Amino acid sequence: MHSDTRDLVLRRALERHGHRFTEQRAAVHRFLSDTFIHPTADEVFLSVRRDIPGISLATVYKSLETLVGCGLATKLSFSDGSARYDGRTDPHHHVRCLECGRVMDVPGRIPERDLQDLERQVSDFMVTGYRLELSGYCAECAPAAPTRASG
Amino acid sequence: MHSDTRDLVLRRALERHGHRFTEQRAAVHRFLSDTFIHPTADEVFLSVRRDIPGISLATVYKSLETLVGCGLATKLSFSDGSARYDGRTDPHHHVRCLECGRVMDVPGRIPERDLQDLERQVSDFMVTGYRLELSGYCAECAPAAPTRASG
DNA sequence: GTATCTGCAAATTTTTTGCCAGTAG
DNA sequence: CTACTGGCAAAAAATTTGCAGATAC
Repeated sequence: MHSDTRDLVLRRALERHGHRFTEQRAAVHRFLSDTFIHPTADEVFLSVRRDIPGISLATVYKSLETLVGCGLATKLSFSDGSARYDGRTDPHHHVRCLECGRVMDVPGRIPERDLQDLERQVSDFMVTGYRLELSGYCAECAPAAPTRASG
Repeated sequence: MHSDTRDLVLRRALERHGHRFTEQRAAVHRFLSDTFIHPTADEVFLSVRRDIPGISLATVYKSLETLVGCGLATKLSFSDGSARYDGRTDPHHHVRCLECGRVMDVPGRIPERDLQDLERQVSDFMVTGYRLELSGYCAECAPAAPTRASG
């Protein structure tokens, strides 16, 4: 996707939510939709700072929050306690390496029917979303990993 | 389960991991296995303090960490960023209320077969565990909830 | 022109750590 | 006895906030 097109998408989403289009938000948005590393706020800051040297960490936090509010990003809290951001907002799963912390997308999804089965089990609860996180060891860390771990 | 029995379980787990049995760890362990509220570290502290008035928050953090290390508790990081502890260590799912933050267990589980399907999709990854979190609105908050939310 | 936004620094919140006395084994 | 612990307070890490000048529209 061309950068101008994405900026237009961002502009529209921002306007729809009563926010203004700014260079900082655009840079954060562009970085998030370019990367697959599911960065922490600090990682976003360090990268975006290459485009906008004067940007502050606080602004990155605010921009990320704005993007999440506009539905252009997702905030993910992983089992290791790390908060990370994802430029994808479609329902998809993640897998996290217990050794190096890397997070990747899982191509497939669990069948809708299984979710409906679960929803039925919590009938007194109105289920509106879900999140599935696999954990284990990535190709690079697997050799050093214990034969069998749980978590 | 009688409290003495649980203390014995704790004692054995601690010894197996080279740790000592202490009043503080026992109180944290007892509270965790008694409750269903999936408390934060601070909530554990506030409750355990009723049994051991002199206990400190730092000790609660240390005890929780020890219990997790011994496999007697699980640390859960939820999508709202809150870190919570669960006395259950068997694989099970959670549902969290977007309004009040309450977390409950889900009785059922997704079929093992579906997980295996997912594992196959990340063939370069050794999957050792997973975590599924439903979100929505609990019975008390549902009336005030938006007609349809996403997250 | 004006309400919103940024950058900065300070404030909060959450979690971790160092140290010494206390205690389990 | 002696190493492991707990309590305290301080530190560190993560995130949020107040404010004044800058900027989108």
